[in-house]
Amino acid sequence: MATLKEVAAHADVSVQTVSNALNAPHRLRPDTLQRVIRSIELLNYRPNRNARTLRTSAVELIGYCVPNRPDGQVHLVMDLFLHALCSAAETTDRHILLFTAPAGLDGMPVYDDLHARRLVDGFVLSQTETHDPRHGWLKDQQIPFVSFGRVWKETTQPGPWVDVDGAAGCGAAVRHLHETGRRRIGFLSWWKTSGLAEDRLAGWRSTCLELGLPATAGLAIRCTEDTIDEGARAAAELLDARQPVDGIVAISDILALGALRELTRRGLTPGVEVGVTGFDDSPLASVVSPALTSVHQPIDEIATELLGLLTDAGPASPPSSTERLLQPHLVIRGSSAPG
Amino acid sequence: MATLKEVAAHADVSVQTVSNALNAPHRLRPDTLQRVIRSIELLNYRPNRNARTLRTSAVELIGYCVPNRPDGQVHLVMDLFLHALCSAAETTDRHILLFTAPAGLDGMPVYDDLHARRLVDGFVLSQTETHDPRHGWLKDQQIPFVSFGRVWKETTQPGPWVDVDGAAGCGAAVRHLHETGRRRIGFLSWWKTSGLAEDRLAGWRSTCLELGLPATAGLAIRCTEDTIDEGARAAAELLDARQPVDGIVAISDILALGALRELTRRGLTPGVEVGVTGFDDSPLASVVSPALTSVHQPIDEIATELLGLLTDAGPASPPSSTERLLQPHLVIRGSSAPG
DNA sequence: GCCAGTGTTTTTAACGATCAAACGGCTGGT
DNA sequence: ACCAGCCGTTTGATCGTTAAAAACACTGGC
Repeated sequence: MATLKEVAAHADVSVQTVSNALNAPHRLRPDTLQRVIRSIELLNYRPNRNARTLRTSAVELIGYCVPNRPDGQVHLVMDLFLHALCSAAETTDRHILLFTAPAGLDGMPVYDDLHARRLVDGFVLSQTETHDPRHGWLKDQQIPFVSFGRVWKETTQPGPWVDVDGAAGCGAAVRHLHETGRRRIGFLSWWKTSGLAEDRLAGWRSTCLELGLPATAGLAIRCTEDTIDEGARAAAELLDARQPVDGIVAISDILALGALRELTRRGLTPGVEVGVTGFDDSPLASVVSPALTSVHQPIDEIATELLGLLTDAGPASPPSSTERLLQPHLVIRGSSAPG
Repeated sequence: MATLKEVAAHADVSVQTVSNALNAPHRLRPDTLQRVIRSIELLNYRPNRNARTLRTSAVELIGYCVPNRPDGQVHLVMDLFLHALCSAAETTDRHILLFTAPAGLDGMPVYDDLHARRLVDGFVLSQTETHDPRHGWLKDQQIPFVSFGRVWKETTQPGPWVDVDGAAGCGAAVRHLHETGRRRIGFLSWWKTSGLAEDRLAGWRSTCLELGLPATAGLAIRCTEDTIDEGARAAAELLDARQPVDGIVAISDILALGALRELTRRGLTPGVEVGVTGFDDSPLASVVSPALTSVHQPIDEIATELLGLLTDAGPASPPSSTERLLQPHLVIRGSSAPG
């Protein structure tokens, strides 16, 4: 494996000149540059990243904690997200380092260790929860990070974040169902009151009210778990009501799939008698029949923004420039509008 | 951030002594060791991994290419696999570095580059295909790697591998359905003739023959894509045959879900009139109703074996010690046996 | 012919750790 | 009293790179 020294000897220049050829080519005389480049190619030289890191102390590695999937919670788009994150990192010659850690504050020593031992420059957090304690902790330790997801209910969020406007997403779903003639639209929500769930619920409610549609408490069902069965049960509840719904907006694709199953079981055709939408546009959405209309998160943009903020956001940056609320868009398929 | 030098000054010993305290504590006199350890803790010293790497040239990082999900292909267990891989790596203080690369030979320059620039020690390959060209290439370049999945159809496999006995998995599914009284068991396979598909198909066929059950070509349906619709269509074909099946072994959970849907549509109860099994034990299996009986791959063991082989397997290792065929086990749920 | 100014290249000195060899203190055999 | 051998510790060199400063070469003005 060739080193700078060997390239230098081959091109008959000093080591520093070869280094400059790579990092500041304008400093070299054109003919010297050519000669050095030829030697580099001839010897198939590649800079040793560790030596560079030692000197410059820029690791160019970003830590990402692989979520330990809690029972019943399915991350259907995680591989898409990771792919997007990697791609985005590679545009600036950085990479993603995976690690595992206990949830919440218990995991922070792991983050600290990775940073202190210089395995990573900083972190991308996901699975952000209401009152997530990790953000404040990292900020106190002055460890760079950026969060996918807001820390809900804090007055000021510690650190930069990128998030998707869930309210707007559900609003778009309601609007779409309204446009296709639905006049009574139910909402399938989650059991725990997370900021995420409240956000999406609020989007459903406000858009219904805005359009003059009912948005009573009875129209919003809290499912006890994120399963197809639970989605079916909740959908049944909405269909069996004195005034049955003709549209269902679900907070997740899994719950929406349950609603689809319940409709089919009753001999109803999703998209005809009742329109259904999901959230996340997971791979499952296009694999069922009729395919599921779903709110699509701009994953590539999320990844790009996350890594951009991680680079830019210093302690001095104004909060306004360290927050990005991205707009999702509705992918319309057969479950909401036939044809 | 404290360095060895600072710790040494604080403990009033030389730098090397502190290094020894960490890497070869038996060489120190107990009292010196205590003193050094106290200083290390007091200064909250953590060794700089990059400096260590530069000297020892052991990066302790393993590359894993995030699969670029081809359309229609769903990796439902990828997050579980990644978690297992990270955990296994961390037991020996290694980590997983993610990257993206084009499929097949086109991606090899990326592998080469990561290795040449010393970002990783070696690679874990997955998504192994029949005649996968990556293995031979890496072997030629003498880049360490280990493969999850055999290179089918090669006489000798280049490099170490870990795989799951798909034939045995499908055999177990057939045996289980036989034990619960099924006497005509169909198989839902994939369209392309991959080694993986052939392996599982062969397991179904041989076990059927062994048990005196029919295993004609008409009982094995090749689905044109891995979707719920296609699974339903294929299941319908098996159910509409002159001699309908009373058991269905599917090569994937997605296809099995399709079979479940088709049964329900016909007013049949999965697990009662017809038993159904899937493959992968993906999170979806326990989320549908009735829950899906499925072949579970020993993910943690796979990850541990992969990383073990990556460490051990040198060019001198005999092939016998660099191949691991692990046994899956059947997770029995309602879709095959009610109650 | 000297000097300032510009542009190119080399020299020196780290970055933070480990390895190999040398060193000094102590024990025990002769 | 001397030396061999062991143990714990220190010294010096090194991994491959980059930052900063010094050295060198050339140009043009006086």
